[in-house]
Amino acid sequence: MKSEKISELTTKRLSIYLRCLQILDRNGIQTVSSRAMAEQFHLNSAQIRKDLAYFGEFGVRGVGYSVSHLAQHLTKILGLDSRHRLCICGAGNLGRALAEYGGFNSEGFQMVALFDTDAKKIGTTTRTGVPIYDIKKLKPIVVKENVDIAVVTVPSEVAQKVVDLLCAAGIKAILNFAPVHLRVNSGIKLQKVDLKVELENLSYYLSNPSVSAPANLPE
Amino acid sequence: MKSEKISELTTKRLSIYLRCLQILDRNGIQTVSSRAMAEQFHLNSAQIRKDLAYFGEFGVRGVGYSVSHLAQHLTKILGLDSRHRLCICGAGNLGRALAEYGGFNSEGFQMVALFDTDAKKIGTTTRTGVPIYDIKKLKPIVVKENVDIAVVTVPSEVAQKVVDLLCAAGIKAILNFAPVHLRVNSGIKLQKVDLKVELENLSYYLSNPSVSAPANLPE
DNA sequence: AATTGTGAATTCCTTCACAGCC
DNA sequence: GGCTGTGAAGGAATTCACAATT
Repeated sequence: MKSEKISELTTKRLSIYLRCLQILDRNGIQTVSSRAMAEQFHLNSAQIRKDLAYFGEFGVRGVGYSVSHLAQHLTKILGLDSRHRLCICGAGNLGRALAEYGGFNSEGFQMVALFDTDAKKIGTTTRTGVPIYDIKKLKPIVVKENVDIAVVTVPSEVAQKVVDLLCAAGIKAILNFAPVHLRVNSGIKLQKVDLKVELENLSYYLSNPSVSAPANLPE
Repeated sequence: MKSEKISELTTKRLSIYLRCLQILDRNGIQTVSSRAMAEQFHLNSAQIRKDLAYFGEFGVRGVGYSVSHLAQHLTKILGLDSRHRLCICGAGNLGRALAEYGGFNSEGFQMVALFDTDAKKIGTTTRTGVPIYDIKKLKPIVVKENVDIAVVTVPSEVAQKVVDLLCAAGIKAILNFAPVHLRVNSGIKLQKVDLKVELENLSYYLSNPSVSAPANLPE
């Protein structure tokens, strides 16, 4: 285990590796080499080895990696051994959909609350039973429900205000869908998903077919 | 205008710049320097200049950039001057939400069709009037409706099959939300959004607070 | 023989710093 | 004087290639 700082590109790939290992495990594969994994899932074997090596020596030379042991290690490294409780701020289309989205209600994650300002929504629940609260109640509910990750799906204009509330409520990790730059206190991790940028990037490639589709890259 | 190939990091930033310029324009600002823009929106001024320089000389030395002219240029470069027509494959929670999502129904983009296999959904429309078709009709409707970008929100197990259909229907750009690696014919641009990886990355930072939140980086 | 873990080489991206221009 | 456009420098991420290990 090194003490260098580890790139986010590396930690995001760990998630991918874990997902691959889970598939191998379901298929009854017990041992896998970096090469076999790279070939099956369109990854790079040297990169797999290097990424893993930041966190320890999990392989056996001449043999490969134990699928289940490596999966356990990655689960631990990614903090997925303890359950995380999520809330979403903004009960619009996107917020409600994400509240019910499988990926946000799977191993390791549980959606426990939505927040909004719309009186018509407050007091109701989503189809799957997630309660919608007044955002004024954010702090007490975050504390009571032990929420540690927040997802922001409010309009850009109010996103900074909401993030300030989240910081004040003690949230340490935020996933933001609003297309604005947000400031957070140090010690708080802010991650961004910008769907419009992704779409416009596709538009760019449609208009510039000469450079289009530079081969099919790994994950 | 250079003929080097341009990184996706650069083209994605063009979207950000365009968004910033639109804000400046709405505020009545007519001219902006790379420095002023960098400060206001938490960007890097050298990077703005370098990114723009790949596409032409849009600035005036000693003065800066004309907000409206630069916005026009970026709109053109990103292919947002001609309208794009979108479809979504998979009318589950996420698919339906994205169909109604503002970012996918704004300047330059129009959502025209959803596809699914569920007989109960086929023939109905979303709240906002987007029709849901049988995925068997994909090709004729893509052709008739002039769809050029597809969004994939089907379960992982069937995503490759759906992408094959999209390729066969002549779609040239795909935004994939399914957490699998997908193969596409060359000449087709595939972009990926992996919400689970984003969440797990937050989980990693929560478990490793020593490295947490390495300052508040630009967009 | 096979595969890991890792320095070295390479490629890619960002930032600096300044000549050139308004 | 102020700002752009850009070559050069610096830094980061990926890939190569091989010694070490089973």
